[in-house]
Amino acid sequence: MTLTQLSTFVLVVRLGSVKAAASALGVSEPAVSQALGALRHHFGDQLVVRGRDGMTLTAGGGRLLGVASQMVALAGEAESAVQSAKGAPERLRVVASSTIAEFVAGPLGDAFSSRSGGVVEVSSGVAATGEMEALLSQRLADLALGPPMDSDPSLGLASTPIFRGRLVVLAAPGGPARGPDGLWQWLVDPSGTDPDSDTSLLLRRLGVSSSRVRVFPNQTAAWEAAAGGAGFAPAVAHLAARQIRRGELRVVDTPATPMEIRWYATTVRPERCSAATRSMSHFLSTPGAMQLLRAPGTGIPPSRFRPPVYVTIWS
Amino acid sequence: MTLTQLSTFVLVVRLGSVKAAASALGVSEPAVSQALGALRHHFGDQLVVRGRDGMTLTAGGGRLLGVASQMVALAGEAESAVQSAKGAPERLRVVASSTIAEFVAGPLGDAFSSRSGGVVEVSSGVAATGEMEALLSQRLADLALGPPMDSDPSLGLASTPIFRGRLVVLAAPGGPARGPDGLWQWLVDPSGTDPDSDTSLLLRRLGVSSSRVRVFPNQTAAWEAAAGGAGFAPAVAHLAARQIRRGELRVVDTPATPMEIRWYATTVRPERCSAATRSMSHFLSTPGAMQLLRAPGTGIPPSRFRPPVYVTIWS
DNA sequence: TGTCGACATAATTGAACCCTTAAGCAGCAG
DNA sequence: CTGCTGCTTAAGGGTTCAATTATGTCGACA
Repeated sequence: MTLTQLSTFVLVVRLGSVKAAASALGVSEPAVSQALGALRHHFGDQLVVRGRDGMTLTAGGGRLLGVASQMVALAGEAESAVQSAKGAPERLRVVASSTIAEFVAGPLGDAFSSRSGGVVEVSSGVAATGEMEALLSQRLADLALGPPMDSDPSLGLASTPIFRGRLVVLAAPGGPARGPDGLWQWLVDPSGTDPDSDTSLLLRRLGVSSSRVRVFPNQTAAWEAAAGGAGFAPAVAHLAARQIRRGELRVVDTPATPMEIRWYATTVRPERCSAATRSMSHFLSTPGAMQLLRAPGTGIPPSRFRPPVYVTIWS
Repeated sequence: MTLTQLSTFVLVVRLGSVKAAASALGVSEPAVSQALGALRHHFGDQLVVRGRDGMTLTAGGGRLLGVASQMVALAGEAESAVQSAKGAPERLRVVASSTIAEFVAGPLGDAFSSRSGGVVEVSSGVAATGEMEALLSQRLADLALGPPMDSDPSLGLASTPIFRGRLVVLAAPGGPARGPDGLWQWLVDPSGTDPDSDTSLLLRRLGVSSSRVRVFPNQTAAWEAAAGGAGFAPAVAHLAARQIRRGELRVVDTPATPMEIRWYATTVRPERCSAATRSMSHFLSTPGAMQLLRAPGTGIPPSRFRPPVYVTIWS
């Protein structure tokens, strides 16, 4: 399997014919056909077959196409990435659990970025706890915010605590209504589906069965629903302070709350990560960062804003 | 530049030494060193240099590392992707603007998935309008939800209308407060930073300068802030029906609203996309889908929930 | 200053890659 | 049936890759 083979495969699919791909590449037809043949042999799949109008993909070919076109695109990017490294701001990639990403990763990144004078650019994304270790060790991310990570010492990760807070349960002041099946509903953000998250831990301690859990795309939406009386919503206390102060939500006592939680910043070992990563990791333990963690803004000026997610890898 | 070269480069960085990488690969030291040399020559950059303890990355090497480790990971995935295509459910990748992704992409995907009897699996992600065409034509996504796309006929994309609605402006019932600089604040979701989105169009028509716009990570959070009196928030009318009915927000009259908007489903030309994609595209124009678009649930059962984003490409 | 560990650089060989021309096959219009 | 189009296979050659052994070079350290 070669990059050129993959790229001719992609081109054949894109153009719908071997002939067109050959002429586009400025080579003979057999050259293209042979590259295809090599891939077919390698994968043990026809990948593309002659169809009514042009070449059409097999199921396996469809899967390969997604992967292959990404690899080709990345190959092209590699050149420019290295070239543009001269003089370009360094990029720091932060992954966080959905709750942290929603409320604090952005402001923290912006604060660090502006404090560095613009030589560092921070972007953040969402990942499940179990994926963070892999992302860090594969250098797909520079810094992870969430639970501590030390399951596998050979990965060489180092976690430092950056925050202590309290997880509470919220509900509408009038009390929540029962769900359609007569049971209470629990309203959580996506971290509720992450078995290693604090939210999941809380739900387990309370003995909540998963059939009574509704997952919202973000924490704010879950609170919104809770304020409307749809059920109980777990929350990090200070993040919902405004909603509580305004009387939209109130704290409900449960046997498991308030539950103490801790957030950590994790990187690969300091000696093996970039200076910027070390610097941000250090910044996160300073009072300035602590202040942002405790009272983050609820909005981010658009000039600094970068959507947390750009292109997803589905394959 | 070869995949094996890239993978040895990644290994050298990961292990911190040429020697260790050589022994891990079961080859001689020069073999590794030579692969490194080829990359160095190709990119015109040292990539890794001998440092105090182990090999350390140059700026360019850092950039390459991110790209390279993805390519290596994808190469590994390619094999299993093709193999697992036999008998595995087909995957449909939907990209949508942030507003649509937040409220309707999930329910639509789930509805189609269950209607197909589980042979199709739908996952959704967020993208800017300008990126959707490229994502579709590069087959990084199968279906895009948002504005129509026909800028470049050679890409072979086809859009069909699926929804008509009204964009309105919301504010707290008591009227919003002025911002710290004495001006009104406009509270938007990330699509406010997408120059081709309906939200941006509305802001332009109203002559709102970007300094008065605050971008929130999602639409619900923006409405939350608006309900607290932080400013004006654009919204697709029916999506905010609940908040309006509960009296948390009210519709504000402006010269540009209500503004008629249209959402489209875009795919590559029917004859060149998979049957599942065609089928979903057709489903989106049925009354059942229309009903979901008009009154989507606010939460998704966790069994069906898949986080919209998995791993981001930063490079 | 000499030595040692570790990386870089020859010089070489076998294999793989990539292209070419020539020929073989399927499907389809007339 | 014939001819045409378009994909595939076969055979051959130039180029690059990947691995080896041997040798050079750089930095740390006593």
